Amino acid sequence: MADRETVVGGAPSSRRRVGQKLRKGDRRRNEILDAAEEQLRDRAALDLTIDGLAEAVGVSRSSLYFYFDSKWDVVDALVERASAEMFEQYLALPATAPLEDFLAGALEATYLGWKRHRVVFLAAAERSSHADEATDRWREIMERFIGFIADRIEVEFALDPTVDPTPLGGARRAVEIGCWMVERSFYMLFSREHDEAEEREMVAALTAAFERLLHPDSVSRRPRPRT
Amino acid sequence: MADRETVVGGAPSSRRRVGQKLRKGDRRRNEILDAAEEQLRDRAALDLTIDGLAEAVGVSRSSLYFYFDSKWDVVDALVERASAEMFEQYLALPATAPLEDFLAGALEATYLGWKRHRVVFLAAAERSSHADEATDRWREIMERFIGFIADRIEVEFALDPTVDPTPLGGARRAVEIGCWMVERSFYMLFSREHDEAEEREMVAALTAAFERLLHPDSVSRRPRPRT
DNA sequence: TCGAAAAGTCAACAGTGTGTCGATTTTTTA
DNA sequence: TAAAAAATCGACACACTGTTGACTTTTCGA
Repeated sequence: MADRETVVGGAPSSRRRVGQKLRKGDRRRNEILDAAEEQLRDRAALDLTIDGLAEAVGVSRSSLYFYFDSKWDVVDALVERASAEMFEQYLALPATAPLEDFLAGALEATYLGWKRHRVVFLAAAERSSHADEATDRWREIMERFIGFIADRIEVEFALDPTVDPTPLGGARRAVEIGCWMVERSFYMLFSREHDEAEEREMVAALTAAFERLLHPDSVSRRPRPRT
Repeated sequence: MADRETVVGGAPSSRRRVGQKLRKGDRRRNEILDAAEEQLRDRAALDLTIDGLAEAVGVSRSSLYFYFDSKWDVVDALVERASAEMFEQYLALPATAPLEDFLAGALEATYLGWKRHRVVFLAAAERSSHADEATDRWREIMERFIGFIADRIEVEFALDPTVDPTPLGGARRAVEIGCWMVERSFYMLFSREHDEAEEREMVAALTAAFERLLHPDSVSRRPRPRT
Protein backbone atom coordinates (compact mmCIF):
# COMPACT_ATOMS: atom_id res chain seq x y z
CA MET A 1 0.00 0.00 0.00
CA ALA A 2 2.95 2.27 0.51
CA ASP A 3 4.45 2.67 -2.94
CA ARG A 4 1.61 2.15 -5.32
CA GLU A 5 1.48 3.31 -8.86
CA THR A 6 -1.35 5.75 -8.75
CA VAL A 7 -0.73 9.44 -8.36
CA VAL A 8 -3.05 11.77 -6.57
CA GLY A 9 -2.35 15.47 -6.83
CA GLY A 10 -2.10 17.74 -9.85
CA ALA A 11 1.27 16.34 -10.76
CA PRO A 12 2.98 17.01 -14.03
CA SER A 13 1.80 14.23 -16.33
CA SER A 14 -0.66 12.92 -13.80
CA ARG A 15 -3.75 11.27 -15.13
CA ARG A 16 -2.60 8.04 -16.65
CA ARG A 17 -4.32 4.74 -16.55
CA VAL A 18 -3.80 2.81 -13.36
CA GLY A 19 -1.24 0.06 -13.31
CA GLN A 20 0.91 1.63 -15.95
CA LYS A 21 4.57 2.14 -15.29
CA LEU A 22 5.33 5.52 -13.81
CA ARG A 23 7.21 8.17 -15.67
CA LYS A 24 10.47 9.30 -14.26
CA GLY A 25 8.87 12.54 -13.19
CA ASP A 26 6.09 10.79 -11.33
CA ARG A 27 8.57 8.64 -9.51
CA ARG A 28 10.55 11.69 -8.54
CA ARG A 29 7.41 13.41 -7.37
CA ASN A 30 6.75 10.54 -5.03
CA GLU A 31 10.32 10.62 -3.82
CA ILE A 32 9.86 14.25 -2.92
CA LEU A 33 6.68 13.45 -1.04
CA ASP A 34 8.39 10.63 0.80
CA ALA A 35 11.33 12.85 1.65
CA ALA A 36 8.95 15.48 2.95
CA GLU A 37 7.11 13.01 5.15
CA GLU A 38 10.45 11.78 6.38
CA GLN A 39 11.68 15.24 7.21
CA LEU A 40 8.47 16.11 9.00
CA ARG A 41 9.52 13.68 11.69
CA ASP A 42 12.20 16.14 12.68
CA ARG A 43 10.67 19.53 12.11
CA ALA A 44 7.46 21.45 11.63
CA ALA A 45 6.22 22.08 8.12
CA LEU A 46 7.19 25.69 8.59
CA ASP A 47 10.77 24.58 8.91
CA LEU A 48 10.85 22.54 5.75
CA THR A 49 12.85 24.20 3.01
CA ILE A 50 12.86 23.69 -0.70
CA ASP A 51 16.61 23.44 -0.38
CA GLY A 52 16.41 20.68 2.17
CA LEU A 53 13.93 18.67 0.16
CA ALA A 54 15.93 19.08 -3.01
CA GLU A 55 19.05 17.90 -1.30
CA ALA A 56 17.33 14.92 0.23
CA VAL A 57 16.08 13.81 -3.16
CA GLY A 58 19.30 14.71 -4.91
CA VAL A 59 18.19 17.38 -7.33
CA SER A 60 18.76 21.08 -7.52
CA ARG A 61 16.53 23.49 -5.78
CA SER A 62 15.11 24.86 -8.97
CA SER A 63 14.24 21.39 -10.16
CA LEU A 64 11.97 21.10 -7.21
CA TYR A 65 9.99 24.04 -8.45
CA PHE A 66 9.24 21.98 -11.50
CA TYR A 67 7.13 19.70 -9.35
CA PHE A 68 5.72 21.97 -6.70
CA ASP A 69 5.06 25.67 -6.52
CA SER A 70 6.19 25.92 -2.94
CA LYS A 71 6.85 23.81 0.08
CA TRP A 72 3.24 24.28 1.10
CA ASP A 73 2.26 22.74 -2.16
CA VAL A 74 4.29 19.72 -1.14
CA VAL A 75 2.59 19.58 2.23
CA ASP A 76 -0.83 19.83 0.59
CA ALA A 77 -0.08 16.90 -1.66
CA LEU A 78 1.14 14.90 1.29
CA VAL A 79 -2.00 15.61 3.26
CA GLU A 80 -4.15 14.68 0.31
CA ARG A 81 -2.31 11.39 -0.02
CA ALA A 82 -2.72 10.44 3.62
CA SER A 83 -6.33 11.56 3.80
CA ALA A 84 -7.29 9.58 0.75
CA GLU A 85 -5.74 6.52 2.31
CA MET A 86 -7.73 7.05 5.48
CA PHE A 87 -10.94 7.59 3.61
CA GLU A 88 -10.50 4.27 1.87
CA GLN A 89 -10.64 2.69 5.28
CA TYR A 90 -13.89 4.47 5.92
CA LEU A 91 -15.34 3.10 2.71
CA ALA A 92 -14.42 -0.37 3.87
CA LEU A 93 -16.54 -0.06 7.00
CA PRO A 94 -19.37 -2.63 7.08
CA ALA A 95 -22.44 -0.59 6.17
CA THR A 96 -24.83 -2.98 7.83
CA ALA A 97 -23.23 -3.02 11.27
CA PRO A 98 -25.08 -1.51 14.22
CA LEU A 99 -24.46 2.17 14.74
CA GLU A 100 -22.16 1.75 17.68
CA ASP A 101 -19.99 -0.68 15.77
CA PHE A 102 -19.97 1.66 12.84
CA LEU A 103 -18.80 4.52 15.02
CA ALA A 104 -16.23 2.38 16.78
CA GLY A 105 -14.94 1.29 13.39
CA ALA A 106 -14.71 4.84 12.16
CA LEU A 107 -12.83 5.91 15.26
CA GLU A 108 -10.50 2.97 14.91
CA ALA A 109 -9.80 3.80 11.28
CA THR A 110 -9.14 7.39 12.18
CA TYR A 111 -6.82 6.35 14.96
CA LEU A 112 -4.85 4.02 12.73
CA GLY A 113 -4.55 6.73 10.12
CA TRP A 114 -3.16 9.12 12.67
CA LYS A 115 -0.80 6.51 13.99
CA ARG A 116 0.49 5.75 10.54
CA HIS A 117 0.77 9.28 9.24
CA ARG A 118 1.07 11.22 12.44
CA VAL A 119 3.43 13.83 11.11
CA VAL A 120 1.32 14.43 8.04
CA PHE A 121 -1.84 15.15 9.97
CA LEU A 122 0.04 17.38 12.34
CA ALA A 123 1.33 19.22 9.30
CA ALA A 124 -2.20 19.36 7.91
CA ALA A 125 -3.37 21.27 10.93
CA GLU A 126 -0.38 23.51 10.69
CA ARG A 127 -0.89 24.13 7.04
CA SER A 128 -4.58 24.74 7.46
CA SER A 129 -3.94 27.65 9.75
CA HIS A 130 -1.72 29.56 7.36
CA ALA A 131 -4.04 30.76 4.69
CA ASP A 132 -7.78 30.89 4.24
CA GLU A 133 -7.38 28.86 1.12
CA ALA A 134 -5.57 26.16 3.05
CA THR A 135 -8.14 26.21 5.83
CA ASP A 136 -10.80 25.58 3.24
CA ARG A 137 -8.90 22.71 1.75
CA TRP A 138 -8.56 21.00 5.11
CA ARG A 139 -12.19 21.74 5.80
CA GLU A 140 -13.13 20.06 2.55
CA ILE A 141 -11.14 16.98 3.42
CA MET A 142 -12.86 16.82 6.78
CA GLU A 143 -16.19 17.26 4.99
CA ARG A 144 -15.68 13.96 3.26
CA PHE A 145 -15.52 12.22 6.59
CA ILE A 146 -18.26 14.31 8.16
CA GLY A 147 -20.57 13.72 5.22
CA PHE A 148 -19.92 10.03 5.24
CA ILE A 149 -20.81 9.66 8.90
CA ALA A 150 -23.65 12.15 8.79
CA ASP A 151 -25.37 10.19 6.04
CA ARG A 152 -25.37 7.17 8.24
CA ILE A 153 -26.68 9.13 11.21
CA GLU A 154 -29.52 10.58 9.16
CA VAL A 155 -30.68 7.07 8.39
CA GLU A 156 -30.32 6.02 11.98
CA PHE A 157 -32.22 9.07 13.17
CA ALA A 158 -35.17 8.07 11.01
CA LEU A 159 -35.07 4.46 12.19
CA ASP A 160 -34.03 4.55 15.79
CA PRO A 161 -35.95 6.70 18.27
CA THR A 162 -33.03 6.67 20.72
CA VAL A 163 -30.89 8.62 18.29
CA ASP A 164 -31.66 12.32 18.27
CA PRO A 165 -29.18 14.92 17.08
CA THR A 166 -31.81 17.68 17.00
CA PRO A 167 -30.59 19.70 20.00
CA LEU A 168 -27.17 19.90 18.40
CA GLY A 169 -28.65 21.46 15.32
CA GLY A 170 -29.29 18.30 13.33
CA ALA A 171 -27.31 15.25 12.31
CA ARG A 172 -24.98 17.21 10.13
CA ARG A 173 -24.01 19.73 12.74
CA ALA A 174 -23.74 17.07 15.44
CA VAL A 175 -21.35 15.01 13.35
CA GLU A 176 -19.41 18.09 12.38
CA ILE A 177 -18.87 18.96 16.02
CA GLY A 178 -18.01 15.37 16.78
CA CYS A 179 -15.48 15.08 14.00
CA TRP A 180 -13.66 18.24 14.96
CA MET A 181 -13.68 17.02 18.51
CA VAL A 182 -11.94 13.88 17.36
CA GLU A 183 -9.53 15.69 15.09
CA ARG A 184 -8.46 18.12 17.74
CA SER A 185 -8.17 15.50 20.44
CA PHE A 186 -5.96 13.32 18.30
CA TYR A 187 -3.94 16.32 17.34
CA MET A 188 -3.32 17.17 20.95
CA LEU A 189 -2.51 13.60 21.86
CA PHE A 190 -0.16 12.99 18.98
CA SER A 191 1.66 16.27 19.38
CA ARG A 192 2.98 15.34 22.79
CA GLU A 193 4.81 12.48 24.45
CA HIS A 194 2.51 9.60 25.29
CA ASP A 195 2.37 5.83 25.34
CA GLU A 196 0.29 3.25 23.55
CA ALA A 197 -2.02 2.81 26.53
CA GLU A 198 -2.97 6.43 26.41
CA GLU A 199 -3.78 6.11 22.76
CA ARG A 200 -6.20 3.28 23.48
CA GLU A 201 -7.76 5.25 26.29
CA MET A 202 -8.26 8.18 23.99
CA VAL A 203 -9.90 6.04 21.33
CA ALA A 204 -12.25 4.58 23.92
CA ALA A 205 -13.07 7.98 25.37
CA LEU A 206 -13.72 9.51 21.98
CA THR A 207 -15.90 6.61 20.92
CA ALA A 208 -17.99 7.00 24.06
CA ALA A 209 -18.08 10.75 23.60
CA PHE A 210 -19.25 10.51 20.01
CA GLU A 211 -22.06 8.19 21.01
CA ARG A 212 -23.17 10.50 23.75
CA LEU A 213 -23.39 13.34 21.30
CA LEU A 214 -26.04 11.43 19.42
CA HIS A 215 -28.18 10.09 22.23
CA PRO A 216 -30.29 12.28 24.51
CA ASP A 217 -29.27 12.01 28.14
CA SER A 218 -31.31 10.10 30.66
CA VAL A 219 -32.55 12.95 32.81
CA SER A 220 -34.82 15.73 31.82
CA ARG A 221 -32.84 18.81 32.68
CA ARG A 222 -34.60 20.74 35.35
CA PRO A 223 -33.17 23.45 37.55
CA ARG A 224 -31.80 22.01 40.75
CA PRO A 225 -31.29 23.97 43.92
CA ARG A 226 -27.72 24.45 45.10
CA THR A 227 -26.57 22.97 48.39
CA MET B 1 -10.85 47.05 29.91
CA ALA B 2 -9.02 47.60 26.65
CA ASP B 3 -6.09 49.83 27.55
CA ARG B 4 -5.33 49.15 31.14
CA GLU B 5 -2.04 49.83 32.85
CA THR B 6 -0.94 46.37 33.76
CA VAL B 7 1.44 44.47 31.58
CA VAL B 8 1.30 40.75 31.09
CA GLY B 9 4.19 39.08 29.29
CA GLY B 10 7.88 39.11 30.04
CA ALA B 11 8.22 42.69 28.92
CA PRO B 12 11.28 44.78 29.48
CA SER B 13 10.72 46.47 32.84
CA SER B 14 7.56 44.53 33.53
CA ARG B 15 6.75 43.89 37.13
CA ARG B 16 5.82 47.25 38.55
CA ARG B 17 3.14 47.95 41.03
CA VAL B 18 -0.30 48.19 39.54
CA GLY B 19 -1.74 51.58 38.89
CA GLN B 20 1.60 53.23 38.36
CA LYS B 21 2.23 55.26 35.25
CA LEU B 22 3.68 53.20 32.46
CA ARG B 23 7.19 53.67 31.22
CA LYS B 24 7.64 54.75 27.68
CA GLY B 25 8.83 51.27 26.77
CA ASP B 26 5.79 49.64 28.27
CA ARG B 27 3.53 51.93 26.33
CA ARG B 28 5.38 51.15 23.17
CA ARG B 29 5.14 47.48 23.87
CA ASN B 30 1.40 47.78 24.04
CA GLU B 31 1.37 49.79 20.85
CA ILE B 32 3.18 46.97 19.13
CA LEU B 33 0.68 44.46 20.44
CA ASP B 34 -2.20 46.61 19.28
CA ALA B 35 -0.63 47.04 15.87
CA ALA B 36 -0.17 43.30 15.62
CA GLU B 37 -3.80 42.59 16.51
CA GLU B 38 -4.80 45.20 13.98
CA GLN B 39 -2.66 43.69 11.23
CA LEU B 40 -3.94 40.21 11.96
CA ARG B 41 -7.27 41.30 10.54
CA ASP B 42 -5.64 41.35 7.14
CA ARG B 43 -3.19 38.53 7.16
CA ALA B 44 -2.20 35.31 8.88
CA ALA B 45 0.37 35.44 11.63
CA LEU B 46 2.79 33.81 9.23
CA ASP B 47 2.52 36.86 7.05
CA LEU B 48 3.26 39.35 9.76
CA THR B 49 6.71 40.87 9.44
CA ILE B 50 8.89 42.66 11.93
CA ASP B 51 9.27 45.31 9.30
CA GLY B 52 5.54 45.80 8.97
CA LEU B 53 5.00 46.01 12.70
CA ALA B 54 7.88 48.42 13.14
CA GLU B 55 6.55 50.67 10.44
CA ALA B 56 3.02 50.59 11.86
CA VAL B 57 4.32 51.69 15.23
CA GLY B 58 6.81 54.11 13.79
CA VAL B 59 10.11 52.70 14.94
CA SER B 60 12.97 51.03 13.19
CA ARG B 61 13.01 47.33 12.64
CA SER B 62 15.85 46.73 15.03
CA SER B 63 14.05 48.65 17.75
CA LEU B 64 11.35 46.07 17.59
CA TYR B 65 13.85 43.41 18.51
CA PHE B 66 14.34 45.30 21.71
CA TYR B 67 10.82 44.34 22.73
CA PHE B 68 10.32 40.97 21.15
CA ASP B 69 12.64 38.24 20.00
CA SER B 70 10.61 37.50 16.91
CA LYS B 71 7.21 38.03 15.47
CA TRP B 72 6.10 34.80 17.10
CA ASP B 73 7.05 36.29 20.39
CA VAL B 74 4.65 39.11 19.60
CA VAL B 75 1.90 36.67 18.74
CA ASP B 76 2.48 34.75 21.95
CA ALA B 77 2.12 37.88 24.01
CA LEU B 78 -1.04 38.77 22.15
CA VAL B 79 -2.53 35.37 22.79
CA GLU B 80 -1.62 35.57 26.44
CA ARG B 81 -3.32 38.93 26.72
CA ALA B 82 -6.56 37.78 25.12
CA SER B 83 -6.64 34.49 27.01
CA ALA B 84 -6.14 36.21 30.33
CA GLU B 85 -9.04 38.48 29.54
CA MET B 86 -11.24 35.53 28.72
CA PHE B 87 -10.23 33.69 31.84
CA GLU B 88 -11.27 36.63 33.95
CA GLN B 89 -14.76 36.13 32.58
CA TYR B 90 -14.60 32.53 33.68
CA LEU B 91 -13.67 33.59 37.19
CA ALA B 92 -16.71 35.82 37.25
CA LEU B 93 -19.07 32.90 36.63
CA PRO B 94 -21.49 32.39 39.51
CA ALA B 95 -20.05 29.41 41.36
CA THR B 96 -23.34 28.45 42.90
CA ALA B 97 -25.39 28.24 39.71
CA PRO B 98 -26.73 24.88 38.55
CA LEU B 99 -24.39 22.94 36.35
CA GLU B 100 -26.23 23.63 33.15
CA ASP B 101 -26.17 27.35 33.80
CA PHE B 102 -22.53 27.15 34.66
CA LEU B 103 -21.78 25.42 31.38
CA ALA B 104 -23.95 27.79 29.41
CA GLY B 105 -22.16 30.69 31.05
CA ALA B 106 -18.76 29.26 30.24
CA LEU B 107 -19.75 28.72 26.63
CA GLU B 108 -21.10 32.24 26.42
CA ALA B 109 -17.90 33.68 27.85
CA THR B 110 -15.86 31.67 25.41
CA TYR B 111 -18.01 32.81 22.55
CA LEU B 112 -17.72 36.46 23.50
CA GLY B 113 -13.99 36.10 23.85
CA TRP B 114 -13.75 34.67 20.38
CA LYS B 115 -15.98 37.34 18.98
CA ARG B 116 -13.92 40.08 20.55
CA HIS B 117 -10.49 38.70 19.75
CA ARG B 118 -11.24 36.49 16.80
CA VAL B 119 -8.00 37.15 14.97
CA VAL B 120 -5.94 36.53 18.06
CA PHE B 121 -7.41 33.12 18.72
CA LEU B 122 -7.07 32.19 15.10
CA ALA B 123 -3.44 33.19 15.36
CA ALA B 124 -3.13 31.19 18.56
CA ALA B 125 -4.11 28.05 16.75
CA GLU B 126 -1.75 28.93 13.94
CA ARG B 127 1.08 29.64 16.30
CA SER B 128 0.46 26.50 18.29
CA SER B 129 1.05 24.33 15.29
CA HIS B 130 4.47 25.72 14.50
CA ALA B 131 6.71 24.43 17.22
CA ASP B 132 6.33 21.91 19.99
CA GLU B 133 7.14 24.60 22.45
CA ALA B 134 4.29 26.73 21.11
CA THR B 135 1.89 23.80 21.13
CA ASP B 136 2.69 23.32 24.79
CA ARG B 137 2.08 26.94 25.57
CA TRP B 138 -1.34 26.85 23.95
CA ARG B 139 -2.06 23.59 25.70
CA GLU B 140 -1.21 25.23 29.01
CA ILE B 141 -3.55 28.09 28.35
CA MET B 142 -6.30 25.63 27.52
CA GLU B 143 -5.45 23.75 30.69
CA ARG B 144 -6.48 26.73 32.76
CA PHE B 145 -9.95 26.55 31.28
CA ILE B 146 -10.10 22.78 31.35
CA GLY B 147 -8.98 22.65 34.96
CA PHE B 148 -11.46 25.28 35.97
CA ILE B 149 -14.40 23.42 34.47
CA ALA B 150 -13.14 19.99 35.47
CA ASP B 151 -13.00 21.03 39.12
CA ARG B 152 -16.63 21.94 38.98
CA ILE B 153 -17.54 18.68 37.26
CA GLU B 154 -15.69 16.64 39.86
CA VAL B 155 -17.87 18.19 42.53
CA GLU B 156 -20.98 17.64 40.49
CA PHE B 157 -20.05 14.03 39.85
CA ALA B 158 -19.87 13.40 43.58
CA LEU B 159 -23.19 15.11 44.23
CA ASP B 160 -25.37 14.38 41.25
CA PRO B 161 -25.96 10.77 40.18
CA THR B 162 -27.04 11.89 36.70
CA VAL B 163 -23.56 13.21 35.97
CA ASP B 164 -21.11 10.49 35.04
CA PRO B 165 -17.97 11.17 33.03
CA THR B 166 -16.51 7.74 33.78
CA PRO B 167 -16.90 6.22 30.31
CA LEU B 168 -14.95 9.15 28.88
CA GLY B 169 -12.06 8.42 31.17
CA GLY B 170 -13.07 10.60 34.08
CA ALA B 171 -14.11 14.20 34.55
CA ARG B 172 -10.77 15.56 33.56
CA ARG B 173 -10.60 13.73 30.27
CA ALA B 174 -14.24 14.41 29.48
CA VAL B 175 -13.78 18.13 29.96
CA GLU B 176 -10.55 18.04 28.01
CA ILE B 177 -12.31 16.48 25.06
CA GLY B 178 -15.19 18.90 25.44
CA CYS B 179 -12.97 21.95 25.53
CA TRP B 180 -11.04 20.98 22.46
CA MET B 181 -14.33 20.28 20.77
CA VAL B 182 -15.38 23.82 21.54
CA GLU B 183 -12.07 25.35 20.60
CA ARG B 184 -11.97 23.63 17.26
CA SER B 185 -15.59 24.30 16.45
CA PHE B 186 -15.21 27.99 17.12
CA TYR B 187 -12.02 28.00 15.15
CA MET B 188 -13.77 26.52 12.16
CA LEU B 189 -16.73 28.83 12.48
CA PHE B 190 -14.72 32.00 12.90
CA SER B 191 -12.30 31.18 10.12
CA ARG B 192 -15.00 31.30 7.50
CA GLU B 193 -17.78 33.60 6.36
CA HIS B 194 -20.84 33.37 8.56
CA ASP B 195 -23.55 35.47 10.12
CA GLU B 196 -24.58 36.22 13.66
CA ALA B 197 -27.40 33.67 13.56
CA GLU B 198 -24.95 30.92 12.84
CA GLU B 199 -22.86 32.00 15.78
CA ARG B 200 -25.84 31.68 18.09
CA GLU B 201 -26.68 28.31 16.64
CA MET B 202 -23.15 27.13 17.23
CA VAL B 203 -23.19 28.29 20.83
CA ALA B 204 -26.46 26.47 21.42
CA ALA B 205 -25.22 23.32 19.72
CA LEU B 206 -21.97 23.30 21.66
CA THR B 207 -23.73 23.88 24.94
CA ALA B 208 -26.03 20.95 24.27
CA ALA B 209 -23.08 18.87 23.13
CA PHE B 210 -21.05 19.61 26.22
CA GLU B 211 -23.93 18.61 28.44
CA ARG B 212 -24.40 15.38 26.59
CA LEU B 213 -20.77 14.52 27.12
CA LEU B 214 -21.37 14.54 30.85
CA HIS B 215 -24.66 12.71 31.13
CA PRO B 216 -25.11 9.01 30.32
CA ASP B 217 -27.53 8.46 27.49
CA SER B 218 -31.00 7.19 28.04
CA VAL B 219 -30.73 3.76 26.47
CA SER B 220 -28.53 0.96 27.58
CA ARG B 221 -26.55 0.18 24.52
CA ARG B 222 -27.39 -3.29 23.37
CA PRO B 223 -26.66 -4.80 19.97
CA ARG B 224 -29.60 -4.21 17.66
CA PRO B 225 -30.25 -6.30 14.57
CA ARG B 226 -30.04 -4.56 11.24
CA THR B 227 -33.12 -4.25 9.09
C1' DT C 1 14.71 2.79 -34.18
C1' DC C 2 15.10 7.49 -34.85
C1' DG C 3 14.07 12.11 -34.18
C1' DA C 4 11.09 15.69 -32.65
C1' DA C 5 8.34 17.06 -28.78
C1' DA C 6 7.77 16.75 -24.05
C1' DA C 7 9.67 16.32 -19.73
C1' DG C 8 13.13 17.21 -16.62
C1' DT C 9 17.34 19.77 -14.87
C1' DC C 10 20.17 23.47 -13.37
C1' DA C 11 23.13 27.90 -12.45
C1' DA C 12 22.59 32.45 -11.81
C1' DC C 13 20.04 36.33 -10.35
C1' DA C 14 17.01 39.43 -7.87
C1' DG C 15 14.25 39.99 -3.99
C1' DT C 16 12.46 39.78 0.79
C1' DG C 17 12.80 39.05 5.42
C1' DT C 18 15.68 37.70 9.42
C1' DG C 19 18.60 38.49 13.43
C1' DT C 20 22.84 40.73 15.49
C1' DC C 21 26.21 44.31 16.73
C1' DG C 22 27.91 48.37 18.52
C1' DA C 23 27.43 53.08 18.66
C1' DT C 24 24.20 56.76 19.96
C1' DT C 25 20.32 59.21 22.05
C1' DT C 26 16.59 59.55 25.32
C1' DT C 27 14.40 58.60 29.69
C1' DT C 28 14.42 57.48 34.38
C1' DT C 29 15.78 57.79 38.97
C1' DA C 30 18.22 58.81 43.03
C1' DT D 1 21.42 67.05 37.46
C1' DA D 2 24.38 63.43 36.38
C1' DA D 3 25.00 58.52 36.27
C1' DA D 4 22.51 54.40 35.09
C1' DA D 5 19.10 52.25 32.56
C1' DA D 6 16.21 52.09 28.74
C1' DA D 7 15.31 52.79 24.06
C1' DT D 8 16.72 53.60 19.23
C1' DC D 9 18.93 52.92 14.94
C1' DG D 10 22.06 51.92 10.67
C1' DA D 11 24.62 48.61 8.76
C1' DC D 12 25.95 43.96 8.07
C1' DA D 13 25.78 38.98 7.21
C1' DC D 14 22.84 35.52 6.08
C1' DA D 15 19.04 32.18 4.84
C1' DC D 16 15.41 31.17 1.98
C1' DT D 17 12.42 32.27 -1.85
C1' DG D 18 10.88 32.24 -6.63
C1' DT D 19 12.04 33.23 -11.69
C1' DT D 20 14.40 32.96 -16.09
C1' DG D 21 16.37 30.90 -19.90
C1' DA D 22 19.47 27.68 -21.68
C1' DC D 23 20.58 22.94 -21.56
C1' DT D 24 20.00 17.61 -21.24
C1' DT D 25 17.32 13.50 -20.95
C1' DT D 26 13.25 10.78 -21.70
C1' DT D 27 9.28 9.45 -24.08
C1' DC D 28 6.58 7.95 -27.83
C1' DG D 29 4.74 7.65 -32.41
C1' DA D 30 5.81 7.35 -37.37
